[in-house]
Amino acid sequence: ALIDGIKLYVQYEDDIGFMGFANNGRDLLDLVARKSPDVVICDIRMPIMDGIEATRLITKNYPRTRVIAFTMFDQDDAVQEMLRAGAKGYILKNSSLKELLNAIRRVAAGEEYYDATIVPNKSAKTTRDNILTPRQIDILKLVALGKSNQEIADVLFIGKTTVETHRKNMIRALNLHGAGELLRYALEKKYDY
Amino acid sequence: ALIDGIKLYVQYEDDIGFMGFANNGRDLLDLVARKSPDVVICDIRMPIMDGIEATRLITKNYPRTRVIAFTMFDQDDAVQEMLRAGAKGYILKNSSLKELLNAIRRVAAGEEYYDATIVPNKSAKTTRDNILTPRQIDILKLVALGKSNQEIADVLFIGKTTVETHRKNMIRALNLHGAGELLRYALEKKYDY
DNA sequence: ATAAAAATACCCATGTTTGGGTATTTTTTT
DNA sequence: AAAAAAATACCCAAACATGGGTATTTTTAT
Repeated sequence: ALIDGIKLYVQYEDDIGFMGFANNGRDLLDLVARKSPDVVICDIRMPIMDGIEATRLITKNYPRTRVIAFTMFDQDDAVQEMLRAGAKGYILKNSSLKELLNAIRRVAAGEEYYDATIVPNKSAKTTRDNILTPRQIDILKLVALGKSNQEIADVLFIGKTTVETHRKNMIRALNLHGAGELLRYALEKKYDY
Repeated sequence: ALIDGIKLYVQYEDDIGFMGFANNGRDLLDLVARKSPDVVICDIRMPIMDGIEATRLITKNYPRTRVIAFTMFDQDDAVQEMLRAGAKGYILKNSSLKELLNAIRRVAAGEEYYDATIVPNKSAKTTRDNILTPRQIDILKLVALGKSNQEIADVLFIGKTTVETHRKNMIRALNLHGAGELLRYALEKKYDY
């Protein structure tokens, strides 16, 4: 779905060729081995082998291939891991396709590219890190299990309305929209155990 | 959270020792390398390296260590992959702790153990496979992105009520409870892209 | 000790999801 | 061509979540 949009868009650019896509880290490594692309756009969250591990292996074994990290949310620690794993750029899924092209060209040219909406300065980054309180994280862990506010309240022996407040505050703090996005965020943030 | 319950429960059994736990596949492999446990209870869904890959590596490199697959949902294809990867048993997260002890003892003794609620015969298994229709899977993919019924309706150019119907039918067909569990199921089923 | 931050819990109106239906049209299979 | 399955869409009431508040208590930091 998302990849189709990227493929369509990228195909009209004659300096960029679409070489294929993979649904998981293992297939991605196979693809990189076969096609030796200049640039790989790599989702952080993938089945079989996640984007961080895949990026590590790609930059180690195929140094000519550069990796751009691609994710749903602006999650600082995962970004840091991707950069440590060797990613040369970072864009969000709600970045525009123009921005994507920009990122591909810059990174292909040996530069680095980071989504303008994030990492503008260090202070903003550190704020982003401890954006959730310990208690909110407790609740997020249960959100990650697919539990409702009432169920979470029962587990933690607090009122249902308290859980609602925490959930609301988290949604606001993270700039999300709806329960679904919060759950996805929780899972992407690895609160899922 | 879940692991604490298991640890507590298992500690009272004097033929079973708790040797530690890992939050991701990489740490799990380290742990297995250091402790050489008889049995590993391995979640299918894990960050860094998923349970299938971890199981493959464990059974390959540490043949004395036996793996029991552990997951939230009865998802036939993932189970098959775990068994192909070398798992010797399979239990659900809503299996009782008694059943867990049973599984550990059986598998430690060299037997195999499969949750009684599943895999009773092949016919039931194959039914479970194509339990969702193609259209339902279309919708589940969007559910996996955290989208609401209205948003899904907009993307697919169908009515909101139609999406609601599909969602309801899926929840019923899969024996789930609530939007959260459906989203978790979608992600665990790897509809997340 | 005092101020700030976090956790607790509720009010309200609005909107969404659930779970129980029914019903029509389209597609696929026999 | 007829039967079965899938997709479409709606009704209804109950439950749940959102987003806007406010307010009290508890914990942490200064």
